[in-house]
Amino acid sequence: MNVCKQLLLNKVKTLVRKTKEVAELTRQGIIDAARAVFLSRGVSRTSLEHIATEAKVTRGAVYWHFKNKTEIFYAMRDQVFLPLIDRMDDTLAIESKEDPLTQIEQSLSDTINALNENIEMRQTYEIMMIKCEYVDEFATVLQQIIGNCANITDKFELAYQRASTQGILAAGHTPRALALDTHLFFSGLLHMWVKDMDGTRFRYQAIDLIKAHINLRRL
Amino acid sequence: MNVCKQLLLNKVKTLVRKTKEVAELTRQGIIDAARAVFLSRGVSRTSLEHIATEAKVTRGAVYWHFKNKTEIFYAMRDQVFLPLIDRMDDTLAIESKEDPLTQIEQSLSDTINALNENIEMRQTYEIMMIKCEYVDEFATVLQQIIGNCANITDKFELAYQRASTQGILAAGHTPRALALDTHLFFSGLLHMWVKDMDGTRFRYQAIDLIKAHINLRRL
DNA sequence: GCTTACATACAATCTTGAATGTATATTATA
DNA sequence: TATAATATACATTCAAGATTGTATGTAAGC
Repeated sequence: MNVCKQLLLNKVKTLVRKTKEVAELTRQGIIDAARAVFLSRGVSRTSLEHIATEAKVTRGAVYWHFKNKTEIFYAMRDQVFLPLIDRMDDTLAIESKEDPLTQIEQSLSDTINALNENIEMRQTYEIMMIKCEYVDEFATVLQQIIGNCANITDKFELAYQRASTQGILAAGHTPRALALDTHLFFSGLLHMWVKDMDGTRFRYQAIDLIKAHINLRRL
Repeated sequence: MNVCKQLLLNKVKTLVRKTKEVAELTRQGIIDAARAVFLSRGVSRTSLEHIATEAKVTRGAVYWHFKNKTEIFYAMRDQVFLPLIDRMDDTLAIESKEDPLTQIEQSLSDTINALNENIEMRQTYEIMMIKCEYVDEFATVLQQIIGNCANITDKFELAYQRASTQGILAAGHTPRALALDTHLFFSGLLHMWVKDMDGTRFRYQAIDLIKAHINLRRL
């Protein structure tokens, strides 16, 4: 009797056709589940069954919302990266009341703070840096990342140019070289920040390292 | 007749018990094959059958020389990294005729040059950076890398201290902060160097970037 | 009545580890 | 020094499990 009721409930529960909003929740749940499983098992070793189980649905639901694992990966990435890129662009915008060097410093610190505050972002970064193999369908992802990096480096360069014009920059270095150096520094910092799981090496002093990096080129 | 002879030759060739040196060649061949397949398929998607085929042996041979894929990975890594670490240590040694800043610059440039000249090293770096997921058995690999990074950063710090003592260092920065900044810069450079497959963004100017980075802290 | 949002079932591959076979190299022994 | 014993260096075979895409079922929303 009890078992019967339970079975019925399950049947009702599972076979109830969802309304659009509920379906959207399911979709987001799948993305969240994917992030969790990617993180613990790595992207390659994660099967759609793993994701489905974690999301408490079946593979049927996953295949309904996404073509395959790659599309889930893309969705997960976009949710984190698209907003972040916008944010960096904003901070580095020409019209700002801060001096250019402070702008650069803030754009870097902002990203670190976002990583500190946003678990999903932190996990997504970790997945993309050390839990994903960039071959075949994922190879293009790398190219996109490289492209974004180039854009940001260009923004840095413009800011350094403005700093140079304003005379607040230490002499003897081209804005381009400084921008590249900053980009490489920050790229390294992000990698180390992510890999420094217990936070004893880089996470606790990331903001200070950024400040020191910028101060190195202040007049 | 021809076919018969060929078959016989193959049989003789394959069933001949190898002498130690030949076996060692087989082992090395498996490592080389693994590197090639890891590079094109990623570590996770590579099966031992893939490696065996590439090495022109059967999985039996692979299992004879290695316990599993992880051990092949370790062997491949050690062949490249152990010598490299030694080399960096040498360049940064206290007893050197170069000034400390030049020592740091050389240790960085040396590594880049090694990457330029050594295909296996380049490929191994690429595999470890973007074709490997650091989960489960591979998670420890990351910790080892972090450990090595910390050691090298310490060496940088000592060199910056010497530079400070010799009065060739720009003022206002602690050796520790400079060492961390250099480490992060170089970490980023290595990543970008590897990802810059066509060489148009970083590879062609890596040495210049290093020089600029060091010059930034020269008095 | 048609579509949505799933769940279930199925067939086809891959992949792995281990078991087994086999012929030669190496070594102990007489 | 010849030969018997054994370890080595593989190749081949097999069973078991994972994973994928697809096909089909199904009940509710619209």
